[in-house]
Amino acid sequence: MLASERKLKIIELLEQKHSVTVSELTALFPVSLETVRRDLESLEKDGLLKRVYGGAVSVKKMKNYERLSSRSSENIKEKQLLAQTAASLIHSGDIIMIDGGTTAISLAEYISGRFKELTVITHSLAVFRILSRQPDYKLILTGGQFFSDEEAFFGHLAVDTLRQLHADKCFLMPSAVSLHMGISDFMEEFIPLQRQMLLSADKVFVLADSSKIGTDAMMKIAPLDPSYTYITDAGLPEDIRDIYRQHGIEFVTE
Amino acid sequence: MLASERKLKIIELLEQKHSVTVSELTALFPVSLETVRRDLESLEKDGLLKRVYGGAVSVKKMKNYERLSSRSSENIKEKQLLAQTAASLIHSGDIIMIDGGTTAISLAEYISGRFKELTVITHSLAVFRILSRQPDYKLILTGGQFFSDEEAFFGHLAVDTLRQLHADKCFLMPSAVSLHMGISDFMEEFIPLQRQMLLSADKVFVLADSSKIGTDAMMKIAPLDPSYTYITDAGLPEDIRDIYRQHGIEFVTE
DNA sequence: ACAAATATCAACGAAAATCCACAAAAGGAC
DNA sequence: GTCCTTTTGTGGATTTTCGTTGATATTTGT
Repeated sequence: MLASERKLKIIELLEQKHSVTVSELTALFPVSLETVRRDLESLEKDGLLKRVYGGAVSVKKMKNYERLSSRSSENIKEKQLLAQTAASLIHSGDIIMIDGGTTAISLAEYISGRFKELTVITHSLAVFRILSRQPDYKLILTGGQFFSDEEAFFGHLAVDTLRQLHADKCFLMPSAVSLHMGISDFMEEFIPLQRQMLLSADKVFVLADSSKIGTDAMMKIAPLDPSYTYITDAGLPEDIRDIYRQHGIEFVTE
Repeated sequence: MLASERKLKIIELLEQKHSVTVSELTALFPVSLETVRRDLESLEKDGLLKRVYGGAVSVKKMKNYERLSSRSSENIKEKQLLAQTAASLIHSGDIIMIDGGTTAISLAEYISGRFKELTVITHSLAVFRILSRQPDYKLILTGGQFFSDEEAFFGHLAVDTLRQLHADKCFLMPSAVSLHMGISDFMEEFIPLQRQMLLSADKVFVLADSSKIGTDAMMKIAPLDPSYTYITDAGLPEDIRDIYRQHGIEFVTE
């Protein structure tokens, strides 16, 4: 049996089962444990799987895991609803900017394929990757220095790129929204970027699920601006909405 | 038994089994191991199969594999040698710029993991992806508009980003190099980028396999500059090297 | 927190496959 | 027949793969 034949088989197996063990593979092929490990090592170098103790898992599975384990694994449902509401404000042919983070990923996934034509500007590699499957979308990645934990670009290079661009709409996904601190975030790396997004777009949409409303993060992005559109989910009580309403801030929920 | 008859049979076999071994084929035909290898070699040159250690696999299977791993297999030998030579000119801690294209992918693959510390600037998403597996490398993607066929970014946004950067070394992979036209390329989208690379780096390395030397492409990038370092493979005849040498251009081969 | 069980890693050597240069054989043209 | 070209086989050096071993690291059960 050829070495490459083995590797091909391993990939096929992973597509079905999402994970394999070394011992399982040694039973399947007439080779030693070390050889299987070397196969997995080479496949990992090609980015076709992720090695774990005792075997390997498919990259897709791993990406999922990382996303879930990182933070706010819960409200996938809410995020999808948020995304749906936000997407209803987009029209085919729009030029839009999308922020980074897990909410942004939900939005990108929801958008993908639902519009015929779209120009999307983003600093999130994850968002970019999702939308790059749509050949008719025009994609602009800001570039800059890469922050691998967040799968996004940052730094003055990214900001400068945004500064040269203009969008019809921008979708901001901050960590927190409150009356005292306004719109804020925990990731200082992205603050300048997010501020520039606000300047480079005609219309601003702020997406924040109800758990983020009334909380503060470390870094202030901008004050609450009544001209922005704030999108949240049904979890936000009516009395709280009223308080914001008195300050001219209206939350949209669908 | 005719040679072409053998080859036909090999292709038929591959359509059924997706992979064959050399020993299997020598048992099937009354010829030596070397002859079978030569058959496989010629079939590979025609793009009808992919040779692997111990035998060969069908292109279809292999294409699938490569699609997932984003690694090109054309002229892998030559390109790897080029990459090796180029990599010997890099030191840990360097700031380098890498062009796009398949030669760039080979270089990225070769570099990956061979240096402890590195800052890499590129407009190629493929190069970026390969090197992003190294957590200690600092990566800067130019960003800009995405050209999905080439998996690379282009446009004035990308050029502007490069303009703001500086590298110790840049590695240019043009389509053609000649005395009349200098360094040229077929992809007009990337010409401004490549020109900016030349300006933003202290030291310029031009990588071109010997088949590109003496040919012209559509778009001129820059004239041949004796201060650049030109890297090619052993396929470049000595008398041609002499002609270039008379113009102050020295080719490096390892 | 410890120890046993299990998995990984690194290094070496053997076996197998490949490559290379050259010789032998086979076929074609004259 | 000779001469020439192309194809094939051979032997030896080189490279690649793979299993073994012993040391190290990780997980698991108590």
